[in-house]
Amino acid sequence: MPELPEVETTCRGIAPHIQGQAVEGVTVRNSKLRWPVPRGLNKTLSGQSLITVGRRGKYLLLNFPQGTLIMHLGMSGSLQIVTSDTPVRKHDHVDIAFTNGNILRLHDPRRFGSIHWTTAEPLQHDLLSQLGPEPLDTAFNADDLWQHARKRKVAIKQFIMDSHVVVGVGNIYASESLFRAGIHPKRAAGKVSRERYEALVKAIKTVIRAAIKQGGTTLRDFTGGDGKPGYFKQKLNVYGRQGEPCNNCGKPVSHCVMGQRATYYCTQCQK
DNA sequence: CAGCGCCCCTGCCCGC
DNA sequence: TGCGGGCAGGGGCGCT
Repeated sequence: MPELPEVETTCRGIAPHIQGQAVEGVTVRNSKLRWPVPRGLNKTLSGQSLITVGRRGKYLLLNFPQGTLIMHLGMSGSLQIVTSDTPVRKHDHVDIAFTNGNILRLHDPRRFGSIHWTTAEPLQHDLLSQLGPEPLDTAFNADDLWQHARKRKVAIKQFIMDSHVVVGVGNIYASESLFRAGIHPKRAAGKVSRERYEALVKAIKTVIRAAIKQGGTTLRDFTGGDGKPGYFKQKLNVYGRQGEPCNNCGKPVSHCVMGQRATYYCTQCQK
């Protein structure tokens, strides 16, 4: 499910309900996520007060006095704030109960998500230390991206989806950003001009910013609602629109598979 | 070491 | 209505 905007929305949505609260207990119903849920999480977290909820890429960071709980939602994961009378559904794998009565509940049918506990500096964790810049940060800019891409033969689409290059550009936004920038997804990363990287960086920032803004509209009823992201409704130019007319030129939108991922583009508008 | 496939898993939709 | 196949918004790992 989550691309970065949804993780950001989740981060903002859960924080006010659990920040500053002490953990009462942890229930693990199924520890078999992508990696095993750390053993003894109940003992580790109980009594500790959650300081802040943060995010790095698509990893959520729950900062406690004695360490950090790192969570990834994978493809199908979601977090909800519930209470003790909320019925447990299938695939509700982990509950973190707080003393104010709120429960942070992880739901993940495909179990591609993961949970890690570290007592060290979280950004130095193996999974985080090699991550590229945040897309909305000034550190993500055309000059550095172009420099990074020099001599790289990998297709531009796979390049921008590589979390070592930039975090948070998932499959939908990769297609959408390339369309906006007029760049063909199969073009080699090293064969994209510096000028066109300007357009691409701008497009990525625009698309992600807009999606976060839309995700934000669902924040209000985050606790009561199902946490469904707003960006489903956002106007997608090419993603999932195979055969439909391009919004720019009218030519049917093309589709192919790159790196086992569906890819959508317009052969007229993207070169 | 860049560049590729593979795979973890369930749900859902489509065609027969 | 049942069943098999294909596909899904991620990303680490292992092989060449």
